Amino acid sequence: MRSAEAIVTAAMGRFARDGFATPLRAIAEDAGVSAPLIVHHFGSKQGLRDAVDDHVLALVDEKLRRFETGGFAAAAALVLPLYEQGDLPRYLRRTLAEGGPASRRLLESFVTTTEKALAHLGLAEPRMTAGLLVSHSLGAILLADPIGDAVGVDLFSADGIARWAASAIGIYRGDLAPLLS
Amino acid sequence: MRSAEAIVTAAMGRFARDGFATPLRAIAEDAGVSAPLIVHHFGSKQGLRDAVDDHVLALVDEKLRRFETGGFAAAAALVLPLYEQGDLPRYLRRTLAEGGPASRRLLESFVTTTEKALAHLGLAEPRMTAGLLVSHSLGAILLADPIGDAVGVDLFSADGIARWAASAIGIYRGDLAPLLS
DNA sequence: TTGACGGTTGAACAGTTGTTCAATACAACG
DNA sequence: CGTTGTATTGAACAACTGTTCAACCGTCAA
Repeated sequence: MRSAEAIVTAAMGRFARDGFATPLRAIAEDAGVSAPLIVHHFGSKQGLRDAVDDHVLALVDEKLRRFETGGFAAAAALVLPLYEQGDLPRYLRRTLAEGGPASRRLLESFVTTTEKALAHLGLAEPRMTAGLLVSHSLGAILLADPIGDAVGVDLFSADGIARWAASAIGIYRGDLAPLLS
Repeated sequence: MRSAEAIVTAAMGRFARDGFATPLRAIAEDAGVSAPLIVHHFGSKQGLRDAVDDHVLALVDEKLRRFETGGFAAAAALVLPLYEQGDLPRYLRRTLAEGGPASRRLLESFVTTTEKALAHLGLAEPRMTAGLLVSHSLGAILLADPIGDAVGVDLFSADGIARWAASAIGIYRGDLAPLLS
């Protein structure tokens, strides 16, 4: 049964890096097994992908659970640890781009957790605001690389994170308010 | 030469809906031509994709040019017209998820345009702030469907857009500031 | 009319893909 | 020991893929 875990891990990495069109044989090689064994364990390639989705959702939920309480740091801290796992943000990016059911399960977790962190603010529409805030955080995950290029900063470096955070704080404090007619 | 345009249009739709792994034959059928003709015109499937990327970038640039000046409405108005084209936002979503060179060209346009709209605010880091704002806007494009599901609102309906905008204005005015330690 | 040429096609090819199948290794259990 | 079952594999298959090739069609110049 150990090989099943190795397969899921290898599949997550390959899907994240090369997309879901990655051949089963490549995943099998990474996991040190044969392609038919994957079908034997997961029924089909789609079955494997479902298993990887479950695994990723569990990973995210575990990380989210640490930030159910707490202040605004939740929104930032919610994003940063995701970067530490090399393959996780890339897999999320691909999942969200497809927009399938896994994408919906994922967002449900994020929005609900964020809504709890916003509960004591007395907002008019806490869930809508939570959705907006999640789209901000995940948008940063999805676009960190090309935006870093455009801005000319490595957003993964300490300096990049600090400046990114400073600008974010400015925005959430109202720096852009003069633009609102 | 008319068929080349039909091919690009069909390819954009297919790529947007089914991903870049869509077979050439499917695109050919949509365009009402044969698969070899696509290779004849664009050299290869990759050549076709490059042509579609160019086409999409031109579309986006044209839309962006209308909002180079103007206030905060730029950020909102920047997003909304993209929705009207059925395939465009989906194509952007797939492009951004891949993170290739097309993704970089795209973000460069967005960030530069947004930076101009922010110029007169006297921000400490206008380009970084512009990057952040772009990630907010595009994050909304990328995640509108699953977030709408999570929030329980159709973000494409008039009601959904109005409530989304109201929450966004609240955030940019500082509703979340109490959370900043 | 003849010739040339770009647009277009059906047929075919070689490579890749997910999946099936029969067979092997191997552990657990009686 | 034998046997039962699970994990695992190489070989093979049918379907699909991007691409090539020779041929056809139309137009337009000479």
